[in-house]
Amino acid sequence: MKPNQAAAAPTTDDDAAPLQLERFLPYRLAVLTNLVSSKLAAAYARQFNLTVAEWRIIAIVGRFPNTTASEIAERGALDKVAVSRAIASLVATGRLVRVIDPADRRRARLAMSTAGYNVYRKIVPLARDYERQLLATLAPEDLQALDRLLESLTARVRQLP
Amino acid sequence: MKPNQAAAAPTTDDDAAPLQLERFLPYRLAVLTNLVSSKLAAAYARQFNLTVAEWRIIAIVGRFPNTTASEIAERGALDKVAVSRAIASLVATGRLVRVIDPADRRRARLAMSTAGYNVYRKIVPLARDYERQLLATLAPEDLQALDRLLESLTARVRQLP
DNA sequence: TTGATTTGGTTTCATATGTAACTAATATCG
DNA sequence: CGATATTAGTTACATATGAAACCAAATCAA
Repeated sequence: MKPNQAAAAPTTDDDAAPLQLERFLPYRLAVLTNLVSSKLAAAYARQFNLTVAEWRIIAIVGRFPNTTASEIAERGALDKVAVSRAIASLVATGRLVRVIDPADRRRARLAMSTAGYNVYRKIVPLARDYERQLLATLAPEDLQALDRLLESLTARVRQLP
Repeated sequence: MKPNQAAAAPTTDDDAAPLQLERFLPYRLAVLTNLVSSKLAAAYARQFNLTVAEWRIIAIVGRFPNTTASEIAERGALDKVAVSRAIASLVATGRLVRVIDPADRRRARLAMSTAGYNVYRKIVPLARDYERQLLATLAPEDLQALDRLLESLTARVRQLP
């Protein structure tokens, strides 16, 4: 590759030439995602004392009440240890209630406590608002394109080794 | 909010309704980025025994020889502790050479050793190839749109609180 | 100058995280 | 049934990470 629009090199996209990190998709994604989630995480933490994993769990239990830890892990793209710890913390701070499933006593069904639900009702609009601000400068076609690209790239990366 | 295209609700995008995590941009970005970088990181680790930070440093020093740790931190979007540790490891394994800058003896200039350069020459094509595979299913217009959206979102998030 | 401040980089310490081992309950197969 | 395998979730351990303290060199200010 040649540096953006510098002098034409004899080779097209020379594999041995320096890589421009700032043009490299995995890097760009990492930078964007870190900015987005660190800012959002700071807001969760500041206002509700929640980590990202805890927030995801709140969001999932809010939408799918009486779900289980393993379902949360799946839906939240979290590993089961993270889920287990975050649930423990949410239960300890009284925002989540665990009820062992009598039909299968290995499972525990999770539901929001009143306190948890109050957090949920405040944090969801906050999250939506943050997303809205993030997307505010994009035109409707851009939103659609973004949606499509994210789907497409995510599907694609899942196929890769 | 109402589930995608279900029955029309009287309110538009009710802020108190459940959030669909799988439609929430920060979440989607996190999932995509984690997949992308964990797969790539696995490849670095498997083949070259490099962490993501180390790989970024290699990429930066390859492109900007004789740079310093703080410049790397900036260019690589890494914090200075991470940079310090990764440099130490790369120096310890003989892939990077540190020379204290005589003009300012707090600084150290970093350059690739022969071994480091050999890694560099092998890993850059690997990285490019991974990116190529990732983007292989996108049409040229999509690539352009993706580029624009990433720039735009990254600029936008930097403005946010 | 020399004392105070800033800067480049490292170390410390406390916490977060992931892998693997583990426990308990259920499911499967002879 | 009863032995074995599987699944849900937790715990232990080793490593990664980040904030803050730290050190040394350079710069600033009197």
